[in-house]
Amino acid sequence: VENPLIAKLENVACLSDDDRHALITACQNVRDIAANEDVISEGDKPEYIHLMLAGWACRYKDLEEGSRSITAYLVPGDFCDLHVTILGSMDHGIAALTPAKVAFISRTKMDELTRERPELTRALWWATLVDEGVLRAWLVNISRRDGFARVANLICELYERLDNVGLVNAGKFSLPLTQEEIADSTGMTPVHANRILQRLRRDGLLTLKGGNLNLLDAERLKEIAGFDPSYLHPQHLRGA
Amino acid sequence: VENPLIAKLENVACLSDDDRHALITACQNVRDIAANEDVISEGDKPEYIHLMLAGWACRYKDLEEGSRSITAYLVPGDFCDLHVTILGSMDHGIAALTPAKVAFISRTKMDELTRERPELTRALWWATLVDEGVLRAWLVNISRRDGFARVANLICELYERLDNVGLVNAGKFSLPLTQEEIADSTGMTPVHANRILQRLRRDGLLTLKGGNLNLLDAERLKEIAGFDPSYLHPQHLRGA
DNA sequence: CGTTGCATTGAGGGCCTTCAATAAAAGTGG
DNA sequence: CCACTTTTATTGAAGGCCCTCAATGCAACG
Repeated sequence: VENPLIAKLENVACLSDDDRHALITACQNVRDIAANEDVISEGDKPEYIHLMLAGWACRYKDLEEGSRSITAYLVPGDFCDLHVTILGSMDHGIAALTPAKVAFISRTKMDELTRERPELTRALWWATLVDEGVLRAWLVNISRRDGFARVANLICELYERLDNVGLVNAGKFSLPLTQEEIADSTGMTPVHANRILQRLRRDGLLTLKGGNLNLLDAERLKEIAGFDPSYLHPQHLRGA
Repeated sequence: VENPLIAKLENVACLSDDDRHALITACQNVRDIAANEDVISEGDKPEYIHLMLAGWACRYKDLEEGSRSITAYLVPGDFCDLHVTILGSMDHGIAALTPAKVAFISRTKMDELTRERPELTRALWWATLVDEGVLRAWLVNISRRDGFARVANLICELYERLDNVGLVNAGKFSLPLTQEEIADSTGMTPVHANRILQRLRRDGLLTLKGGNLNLLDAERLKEIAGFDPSYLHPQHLRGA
């Protein structure tokens, strides 16, 4: 499958050929976004729904005093703002971290898509509930674990999510994050993120060089992270 | 208005008498939940949608090593789990913090309610987007502010939210949280939460005794907290 | 091949934690 | 309504995780 959203949804739902086709045609309006460019900025009025097709982006909030907080990473198959078109303005921004391909889908197109397709609608709902679960997991992670476990947790999560869209190969995947971005998403300073990554390497858990991560000991990393993937709700809609 | 959900939604939407009536009849199945009792537990299969009518609850997650993280406070007018009935099981629990009245609404009832009422549906959507915004704001708060500002921020937010449902009177409102709960929701220890509350009192910002909070200097508290209420998206649906 | 951004290292300090004891308050049963 | 128990709040001391500031090394890029 070449559309990462379809790959993701098929992990949990049984889409018809027709559903798949409808999704693909809805993703025709694709724009290239350069690295560090905003997909949508804080204060913008949301007009389109944005779907990541390739590359990475992040949801971020700039604070008064110059610091930044990253509240989500968006990878291929993730919606940036599925339901947000009814709001007056964005209360945060979304920026591309790498050159990215983003589908711009109009609200009417999306309404049309969901109105007649209950299975697809259920799958999209599932995806938004997972996104919310991820957000809660990040909150738990930041509030109750030390820096070492926080970074370990982040890596475990990204591994699972990328695996769901076919972007992991034998424990290896692209992790195009600077240490500052890792720090901004785990609530620490870049200096400390650096030291934690060194420790993860020294302990033989992973290698990370040039944006390529190689997970050497997934089991031990999960252990350290206290990682429980249940919040990603894998596979469940199929079973039900 | 006696139904807090209606009070909340009417801040942002123009509901018809018929909408209001439909909401009220959907809230007929009310159960009393004792303090410290779960409304729904982690692992439960969600069957009903739960709406807070009176009292406080919290969304929480217990970690391996015995610590706990509170990811949301639920006050009258808040849904506990509006969209969650399609998931296989709860990945976190919801517990009453005080004796509470909770409406149990069946999925079919809710579908029925939204199918024919676009204005109401929009308002409920708005509410879920605000909940998501609150979650992101908590993440930003915990990851990039010190303990003093974190607690200040929490109090600012609860002030706004309670004001929206008519539960604030001249800067005073009920805050039935233990210091441990404040700590579990701001990512600190109870000991430290205690010291921060003392500082807030000493600085003349508030008084807090017996679960009653009196906001003495709201402006200065917002300043300290770096509180920007835009994530609560007040008033916007009316304007649009 | 210089420039720019990112990664790395060191030293010093502060916010917050842990452990532990005590006081106060709230809940419980007779 | 009081004695008792349990929970919650408060205080102190010691220490660690992580921050701040600052310098240096390294790699990507035009």
